[in-house]
Amino acid sequence: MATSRSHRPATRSRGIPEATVARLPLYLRALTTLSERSVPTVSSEELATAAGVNSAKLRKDFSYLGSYGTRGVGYDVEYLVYQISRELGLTQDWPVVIVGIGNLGAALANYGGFASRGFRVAALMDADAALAGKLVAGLPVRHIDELEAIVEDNQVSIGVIATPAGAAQEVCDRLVTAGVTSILNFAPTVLQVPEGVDVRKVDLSIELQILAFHEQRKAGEQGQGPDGDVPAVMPA
Amino acid sequence: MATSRSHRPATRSRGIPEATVARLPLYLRALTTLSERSVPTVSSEELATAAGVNSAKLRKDFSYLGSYGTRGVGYDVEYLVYQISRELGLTQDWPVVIVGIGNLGAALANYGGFASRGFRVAALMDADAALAGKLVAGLPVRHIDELEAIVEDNQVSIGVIATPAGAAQEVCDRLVTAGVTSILNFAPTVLQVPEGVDVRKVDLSIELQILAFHEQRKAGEQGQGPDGDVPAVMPA
DNA sequence: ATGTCTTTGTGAACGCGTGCACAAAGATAG
DNA sequence: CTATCTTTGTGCACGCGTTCACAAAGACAT
Repeated sequence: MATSRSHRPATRSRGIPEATVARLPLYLRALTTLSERSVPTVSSEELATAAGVNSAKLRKDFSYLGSYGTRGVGYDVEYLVYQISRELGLTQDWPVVIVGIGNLGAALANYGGFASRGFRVAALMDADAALAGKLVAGLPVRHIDELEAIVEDNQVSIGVIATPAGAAQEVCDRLVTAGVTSILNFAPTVLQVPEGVDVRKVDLSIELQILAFHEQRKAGEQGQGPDGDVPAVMPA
Repeated sequence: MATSRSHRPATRSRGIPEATVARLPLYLRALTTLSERSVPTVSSEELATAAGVNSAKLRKDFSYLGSYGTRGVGYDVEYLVYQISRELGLTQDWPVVIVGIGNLGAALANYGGFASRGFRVAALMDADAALAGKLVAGLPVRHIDELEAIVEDNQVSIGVIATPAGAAQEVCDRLVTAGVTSILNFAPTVLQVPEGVDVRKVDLSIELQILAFHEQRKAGEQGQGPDGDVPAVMPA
């Protein structure tokens, strides 16, 4: 699909559905893999399978970005990688700070997926003074007191909180005050933030509990009376 | 959220909506906190605030469980803790195996939220023989070859994959074959599983990319020079 | 008992996301 | 140029989830 000039300048009415945005990274990953294998084009069917969604959904998702496919052929891999990257804002540099360098924080710092997508770890921070200066993933741990200066100096707009639950809200407040407007929270707490600040949370415990629910349901369904429900006792 | 069940009723007529199930752990956490403070009852308004949702949604969620509130008063904290725990299946013991004891696996093993909710780490496993026997979070790392035996001996039905992406599918296959029917996947890959197996994925990279999208949008909305900062045309 | 006040539980309306199914668009062959 | 074949892009219908708004239920005071 040689770049023809029939592409419109994206007349999208200012808004890609949230559900679509959440899937774009998935498509991007699948496309990157194809790109590395030098696959030139891919059909919606193939790409959908690789991304674990159905093809109609994928086509509709792409339709929000514009008409980037060629009927009878499919999508140009390289071109789509570029379009999605741009749409997600990955063509620019995003400095990130990670606060709380325990097991989890260290894991995040070492995670390769960071750098590969325009995310740059600007600093690792911890409240424990004993950690200061120690190298983690090649970066020195800085003391939390430097937070404000680091955020400002590096123009950090994304913060990752990997502290214990008790410290999360305070760290969050300081990040927001310093200028951070997007937060990825790994601490098991609900964070209060002012209007305009985005928070996404990753909560291991919640995921496990959801699995447990379905697991219980599966166990209860087989060989169970028409009543269906599992136990049902009442405490005092 | 990532419940990967494609074609199916998804929610039972007798069942609880998936969206509600995903919020129950949130309520449970807030209720547990109240319980520790010996608060006897709580209104939907208060609890909703603590859990970060709106009160109408909370009441509707609880209505799927039954009528556990008292009009004019609110909900009995202890009773609700019990009901939600039971509904989620947390009143029973869930043995869990963690595969891949790198930075992330170790972080998960050390995570306290595990044990506190009926989840018991039955074993830590890694493909690296050099790790075998090493203590992590008080448990010895076992070699991956023991996977099948461990799953069977401990009646494990939930597996956590914290391996590199390349190893995830193979580990997943082995877990499923051995009898695991719920998987929590931290590896950045789409896992293929047979019907009846639930997979939930936690993907740091995806969360960051979603934040970047919104961050970009925020940056583009304000100021916005005559040149229209954000989007763009294609690279001719 | 009666009235007032608080808070739940839910019917109904609405909006978003999903999946079907097909027409339109382009490639390709004759 | 015409016919055929492939695959996109999308109109439409449907179902899930959210929110509103209020009647019903109970607590509490008099």
